[in-house]
Amino acid sequence: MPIQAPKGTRDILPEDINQWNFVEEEFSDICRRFGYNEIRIPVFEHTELFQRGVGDTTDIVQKEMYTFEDKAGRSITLRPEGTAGVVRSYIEHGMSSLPQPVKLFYQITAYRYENVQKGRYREFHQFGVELLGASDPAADVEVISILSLYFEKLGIKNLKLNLNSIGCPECRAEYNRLLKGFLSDIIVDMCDTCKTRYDRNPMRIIDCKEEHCKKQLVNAPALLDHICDDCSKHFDSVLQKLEAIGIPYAIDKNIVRGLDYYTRTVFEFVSENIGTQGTVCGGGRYDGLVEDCGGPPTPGIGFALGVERLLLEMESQGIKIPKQPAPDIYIGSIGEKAALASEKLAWQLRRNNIICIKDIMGRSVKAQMKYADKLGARYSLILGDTEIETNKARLKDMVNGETKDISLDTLIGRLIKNKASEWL
RNA sequence: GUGGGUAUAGCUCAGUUGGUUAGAGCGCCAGGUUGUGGCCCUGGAGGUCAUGGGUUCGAUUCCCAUUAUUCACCCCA
Repeated sequence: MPIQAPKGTRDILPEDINQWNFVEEEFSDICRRFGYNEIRIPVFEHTELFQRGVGDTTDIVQKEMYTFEDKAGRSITLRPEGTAGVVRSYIEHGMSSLPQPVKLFYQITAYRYENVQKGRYREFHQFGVELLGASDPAADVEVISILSLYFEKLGIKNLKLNLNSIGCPECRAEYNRLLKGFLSDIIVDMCDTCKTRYDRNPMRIIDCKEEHCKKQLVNAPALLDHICDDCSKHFDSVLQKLEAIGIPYAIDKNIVRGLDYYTRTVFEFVSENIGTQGTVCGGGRYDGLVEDCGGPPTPGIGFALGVERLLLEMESQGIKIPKQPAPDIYIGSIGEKAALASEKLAWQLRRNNIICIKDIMGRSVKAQMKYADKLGARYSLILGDTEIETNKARLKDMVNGETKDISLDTLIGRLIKNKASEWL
């Protein structure tokens, strides 16, 4: 059997590339409008970065990383997400001494060893933003509003914004004590994962999907009801500012996020029509992450958007994406002399930004015309002995079939000076 | 890691109640008078019917395994 692309990876073919170019360019555009600059980070990092940054107790680190030893025995991991790498770069390049805040965006692939399903692949694409050095609620709102504007520009409707606050380490410690108190009697009756979480990260028990566990948790205290005053004020301010600019949201007390670094505000944009993996975008604040990774205490907030899911959503909403431009002109030729002339002509046109396709197969005129038609060329022109002798060629409009004889001396000037729609 | 569906040409799919040359449409290539596309007509290329075993006189068809794919669980983008 011929070699296939590895499980969970996909080719993005020329026929689809315009969709990708379109959403990429639009994203860069919006980010720059908010003052964010692009950063590019390595595909692989030291495994330790993700263990520390993403968190040892997370599913990502425990079972989903592509980890291998390089030839010098270093443990290397393909990035399962972008934030850890960006934060590493921020620290490594001393960005804390840049004017604050530091605003970054990126467009990356990420890798997770998971079983594939709709909207989930082993190699997938993320657009992300990281805003470092700003702790004010206005920062949270800025990051969310980037997404809001982006979706608006793409014409995506009805993505639901869900918000929660999971507090700071202090109020979370307080809450974990409270939760463990609540759970102490019933934990014996819950699933194995929950039992492990009871000691390592009790908060995530709230997120358990086991029916049996869920029933026991109905009356469990919600974190949002027990965050400290500062966190509470922060969250209220975020909500107030969102309302001020008219971004609708819903509070979802169950959003916990699967990554350990989140603090305070967490959010996601969810779709209901792209399968069960409906989270198009997830993000939140991570005020302790930079310090945990060995940098100065620095607040941060960001998000990652799943591009495959974004495209699924756009498709399900029937959003049209501009096609890549068709060739302006096809230049055919018959015979050696004409082939030489067509070489020169095509070269001149291409140097002047005209999309020009020429014959390089030496085929019959009929075959060349068919080809020009399939390419969707706006005009065609065939060179042969007659054209060389008379110094004239017939320019043909491929849309309506009209033709006009044009002197070869004036042809190039005519095509360069005028818009393609005015060539005839 | 777990469970279900699927696997026939580049694509979308027929088909064989197990019988020897496996089909269509689209696409691709070439022709339909000498140098002009789109419609139409003709011809051609392209498949060890996912792979490996088993049952059988005989398997693409039945059985098993493997792999891939797809959907779902867990979890996440």
